[in-house]
Amino acid sequence: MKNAERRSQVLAIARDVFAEKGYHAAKIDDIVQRAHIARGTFYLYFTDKRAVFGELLDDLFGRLRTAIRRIDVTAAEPLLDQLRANVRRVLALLFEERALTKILVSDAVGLDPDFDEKLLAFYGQVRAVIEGSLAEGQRLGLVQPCAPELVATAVIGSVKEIVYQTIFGRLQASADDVVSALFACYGRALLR
Amino acid sequence: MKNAERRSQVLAIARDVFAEKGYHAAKIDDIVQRAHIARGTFYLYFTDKRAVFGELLDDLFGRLRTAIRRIDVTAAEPLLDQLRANVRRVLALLFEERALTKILVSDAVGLDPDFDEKLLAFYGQVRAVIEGSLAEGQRLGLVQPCAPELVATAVIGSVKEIVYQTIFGRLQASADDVVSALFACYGRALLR
Amino acid sequence: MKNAERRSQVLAIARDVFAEKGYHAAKIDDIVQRAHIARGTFYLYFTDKRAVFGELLDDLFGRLRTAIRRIDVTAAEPLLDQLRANVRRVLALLFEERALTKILVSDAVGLDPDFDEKLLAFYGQVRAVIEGSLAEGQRLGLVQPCAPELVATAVIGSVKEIVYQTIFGRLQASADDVVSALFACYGRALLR
Amino acid sequence: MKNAERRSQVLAIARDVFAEKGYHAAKIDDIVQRAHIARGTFYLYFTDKRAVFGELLDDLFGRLRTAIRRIDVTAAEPLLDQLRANVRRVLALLFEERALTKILVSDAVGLDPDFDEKLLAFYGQVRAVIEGSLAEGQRLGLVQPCAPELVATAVIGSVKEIVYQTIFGRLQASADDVVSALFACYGRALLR
DNA sequence: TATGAATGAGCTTTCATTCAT
DNA sequence: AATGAATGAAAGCTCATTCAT
Repeated sequence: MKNAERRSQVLAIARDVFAEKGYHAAKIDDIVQRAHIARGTFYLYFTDKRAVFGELLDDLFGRLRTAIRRIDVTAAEPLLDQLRANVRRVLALLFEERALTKILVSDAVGLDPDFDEKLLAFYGQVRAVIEGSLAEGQRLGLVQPCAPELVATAVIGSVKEIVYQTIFGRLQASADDVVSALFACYGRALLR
Repeated sequence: MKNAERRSQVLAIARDVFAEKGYHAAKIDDIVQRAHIARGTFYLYFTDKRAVFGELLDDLFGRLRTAIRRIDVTAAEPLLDQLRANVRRVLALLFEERALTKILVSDAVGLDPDFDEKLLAFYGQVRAVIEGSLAEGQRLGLVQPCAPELVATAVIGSVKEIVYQTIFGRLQASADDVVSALFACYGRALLR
Repeated sequence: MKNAERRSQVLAIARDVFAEKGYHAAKIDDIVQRAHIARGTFYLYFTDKRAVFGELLDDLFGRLRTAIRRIDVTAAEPLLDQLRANVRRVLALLFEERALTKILVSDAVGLDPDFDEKLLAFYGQVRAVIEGSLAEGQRLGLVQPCAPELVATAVIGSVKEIVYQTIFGRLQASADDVVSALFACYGRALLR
Repeated sequence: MKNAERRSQVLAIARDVFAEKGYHAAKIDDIVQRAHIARGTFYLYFTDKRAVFGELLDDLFGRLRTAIRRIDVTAAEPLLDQLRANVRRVLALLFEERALTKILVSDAVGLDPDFDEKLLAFYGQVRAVIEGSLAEGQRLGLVQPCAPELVATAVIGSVKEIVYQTIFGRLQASADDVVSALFACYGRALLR
């Protein structure tokens, strides 16, 4: 097995272990045992435990960033469809990557100041995108007057909570259900 | 210092230490040093670290439960005002109890299965109240058709995220701002 | 309740607690709780935990010393009857004082060098008495030639082991059974 | 140093430390310092302190079981010689393994219910062997009528006490002295 | 590149004892 | 005489990380 392959194998196993046990309860031993490698080998691929976790998080952040596209008012595609597609892509990714999502909404929270910062930075970026879209919409007269930073935060929180409750089995909802519900709330309220 | 006094002193200090450092980084030593008591004294009042944390959480949960009142359709007070008062009480409590709120939205998440369960149970109760209100409203023709469990979850998520961002200084908003924004979204969208 | 009364009440409770849990597992708390006194009160009557244990042991040693009487060859009572009476008194005492006996044969062993010394000193005294009787008997031509120190030790060990096994429920035997068995062995073997 | 080697090195050192200080006074630190290993290394080879002790005890039990052989009435070797050989093997083992013997007769007693059980189980097995031999001897008319369970217990106690007193320096006796003395008592008394 | 034995700082918890009231 | 809150030394154990092979 070549280097990169082994690396991503360990990464995938670490992801599952973190998701199952949580960051602190997950031991390096759990990971290396499941990966059938020696303890020392782990440190050939990663500098330390935090680094693996950070990498997993960054990976998800990257893919989420790709999924979230700024609304293009000049594009042919109707704005609402663009929005819907955005939410669908995000939810599809999160529902598909259960382990990573669990890590994101549960383990990474309050882990330590650096990770808190990482999370806040990511959510800040997402918020900026949503705020930008809202501001653009208001400029074009498509969106009702509102406090964009609060609405954007509320939207993020809604998605997070729905995903969180779904991940922990307290909510059964398909991506489409969620899209519909979110549009029932925010669409109706915000669009003119 | 008498028993109950010392107990709540330690509790308050533990709360601050947890809020500042996070559950795992907070050491019993940090707590006792700041309280100017011996390490053993801590264990006189609490069985262990988890127990203090659990108590702090339960305390906040209790106060939040008190703050959240089921909408009474038979009351003289207009329903919207009842809603607004609910949200205001919750936000006032959370904004006032910064340390506890930090613990709630950050440290308690993903701490361990028991605390996860505790959180989920609490949010489940709150969701039940909101769902109940929505269902009641729909029965009375006051609320648009919608998926109550998703909308209720979205509302909780919105509040959580706004509080979270505020606590971490990424958002500046008064309780009133938040109430307005939430009503702008959910009020407009849900009420007929 | 007057001083001495309270003292012996605590002593009796300590004895039971030691017997039930063993020296190390027995906590001062167990004793004071059962005695319905405060922790500090315990230290008004005893200097420390070891002291209570030592006192219990000394008490039993004292009573055993009283029970064991040197064989008096000048007395009217037949020597064999004197012997039998000795063993019976010892066994009666031990079987009656189960808790103290448990402490003696189990908890006190290997507790620490001081207690080891205490035990060895006591057994040494008993051995001296038995050795003395054997030597006397040999002088009078009543006892077969034998190694008195080994035989005396063997006798002590026999009694200890029978008592030990009885205390722990592995042996059911009355004092009389034991007396008979011991005489079957040692009597037959040693007496001319 | 390879795995098994290191393990038995630590085991031997633990044995000596237990024998010198007694189980409770023996600290993990004492063991690792003497072994020139880090504290964590100890836990690489043993789950905890109790486990090492248990292993030492089991080791001695195993060797004692090997030393004690059931009397074979059909064998060419005279029964008395078989008996003598048994006692000699046991004593030789115990006198040779001073540290382990000290642990057996002193530290393991009253350590905790599990170890008490272990001891009682072992002595129970030994007693069963002796009782069996006595019963067999009675059937063949070689042994006087007696209470086998009491006599067997007495024999065990005799050996234990002699060994105990020897280990603690209160008795000077070679294995042969002991064999002679025991046969002087039990042989003369029991054999026809 | 891979191993896994070794490390040791660092943590929580216990409990006999003290002492101000 | 009695209390019980406070003490703090002391110990067992964990586990991320290192490094000689």
